Amino acid sequence: MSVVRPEEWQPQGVGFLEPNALRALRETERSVLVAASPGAGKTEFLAQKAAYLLQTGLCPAPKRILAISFKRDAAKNLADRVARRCSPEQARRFDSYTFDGFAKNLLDRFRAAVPEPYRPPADYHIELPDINHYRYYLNIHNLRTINAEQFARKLAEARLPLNDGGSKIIKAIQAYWNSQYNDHDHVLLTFSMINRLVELLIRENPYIRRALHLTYPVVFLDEYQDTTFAQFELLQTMFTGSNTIFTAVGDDKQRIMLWAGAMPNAFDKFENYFVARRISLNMNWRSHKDLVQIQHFIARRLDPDSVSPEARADRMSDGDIAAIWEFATIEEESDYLARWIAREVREESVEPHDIAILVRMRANRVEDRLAAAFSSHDLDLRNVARNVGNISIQDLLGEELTKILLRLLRLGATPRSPENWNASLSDLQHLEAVDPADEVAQRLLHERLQLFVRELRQTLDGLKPSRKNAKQVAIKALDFIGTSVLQRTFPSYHRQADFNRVWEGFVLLLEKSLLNTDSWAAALDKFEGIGQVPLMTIHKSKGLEFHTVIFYGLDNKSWWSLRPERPEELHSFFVAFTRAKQRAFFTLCNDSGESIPWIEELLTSAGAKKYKPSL
DNA sequence: CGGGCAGGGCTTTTT
DNA sequence: GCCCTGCCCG
Repeated sequence: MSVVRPEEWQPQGVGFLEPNALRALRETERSVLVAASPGAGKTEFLAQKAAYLLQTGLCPAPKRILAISFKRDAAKNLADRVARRCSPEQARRFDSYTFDGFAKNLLDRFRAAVPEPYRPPADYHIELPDINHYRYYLNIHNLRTINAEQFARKLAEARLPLNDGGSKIIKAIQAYWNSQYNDHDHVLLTFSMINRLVELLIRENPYIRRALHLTYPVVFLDEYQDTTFAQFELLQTMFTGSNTIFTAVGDDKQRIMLWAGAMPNAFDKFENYFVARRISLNMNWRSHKDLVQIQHFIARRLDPDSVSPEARADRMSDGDIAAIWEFATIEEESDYLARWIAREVREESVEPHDIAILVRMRANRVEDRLAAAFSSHDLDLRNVARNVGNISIQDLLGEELTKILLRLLRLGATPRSPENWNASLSDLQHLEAVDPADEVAQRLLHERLQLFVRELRQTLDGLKPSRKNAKQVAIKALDFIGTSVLQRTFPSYHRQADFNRVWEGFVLLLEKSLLNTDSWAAALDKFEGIGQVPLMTIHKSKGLEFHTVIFYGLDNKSWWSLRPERPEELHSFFVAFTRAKQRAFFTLCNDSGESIPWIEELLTSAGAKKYKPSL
């Protein structure tokens, strides 16, 4: 394997990294805290730094890089980018996990070393935390005086082992742990409990700690501003006393998970604890100059010291780029939005899926309000939080099962698709664990796929693209791959219930996509949201970008929590605004509530106009 | 049975 | 800060 000298290394696959990004990338002696505004390319920076460390031998084999993200799609996205920039041997030494995924992995590997009485059985079950669960528990155990949220918070933060003489709440938490372990055949753990178990495990085991130190001289932390206390403590327990160098990226101005336990002072804590160098990225690759100027005006309200980013994207049109649209009634508002978007799609050739409707909350309600007006203008609205069966559309699209089956169906529905062909072939290689060097086995896979695709094309040609034929087609694709093969390959499908949840969602969304559709190819586009206007909450939009953002409902009811003394709410306003590449509009409707004078003042003094629009 | 009232949810990731 | 649910009581 050829190794590049650090001073000769060049960014991979992108023309240019800003000077500060290069500085943060080449800083390998000290931990770095990279503060980056929206659109600065945080994920790309981490991918480049990984490539730098792996390709120059600064992180030499067999040592590895550990990257920790919050969301599964973020972890996957980062891993994909590294894989595109490095050789397979190098990319294999990049471990991209979610926080919870990494903790669970450690628990499963070293479960036997967890001190008693906290050692869970191998077949423990994972339970997703739900406040009602704790409320119910406290209720039936006559602990009604304990607040369920406080209980959940303490359960997630209290260090194990719990001391006997603790407060009432600590006693209740100890009792909760005991009750989970009572029936050893059915132990339920939440991810926050797994975090505490792993923290105990690592703290009590110098050998595991040492193994971590030797394996991971480099650790990346993505979206660092939303790190919780328990997660930070786990990192401390794992790496205190090591020479591991941390690179954290994040943006204080985008911290929107405070209410879910994010540390308010995460940046200072990192800087102090890891004696880190703080470097900020100053370019914005997403939005054009005029929009960045408005964003910066809002950013200064969040942090008076924030530096104006340098816009690197081009402005595409001369029209308004930021405005508040006023309406008298909901009907007027819905009708205008539908007509305006239809016109943009028709005359300005903006793709429907590049115009997002963002809301503060209750996306389902907004969907119901807008659906009629949109369909009368031939527009499809896609509420990504809408469930198909027991899974949301957004989650379903990120599932391996979905990606694998969708690619096969695409091959059947379109005449030629080399991209899907290659992807399907590599799916098969992965699923069947075929050695890439084994040419005979490769040939066989190739032939199997060819045969199946030919057969599928015949089936689809002879089958009406209608709702009632959806399941038959989906089953055909699933049978080709094999349920048991999928379940064997992906741990998240081991349990039948988990597999069924995804599979049933897949069939339901395919059925839905076949309503009023004239071809199988069009249905698959619909399935993926191509040609549909996405609708989502601000939280779901984090990390995404769109040509045009329409924020629906800048009224005091949707934003009941937006008050000058609650800065994190202004953060979510900032997140919404900065999703836009070209334009950001806000709707305000008399039927929905009243205007918020100070936020309007902020927008208008930043340069946004306010008017009653008409077409 | 319905009015009055108190209290909680609203925004959420994770195998 | 509103809206909904659930509970109490007339």
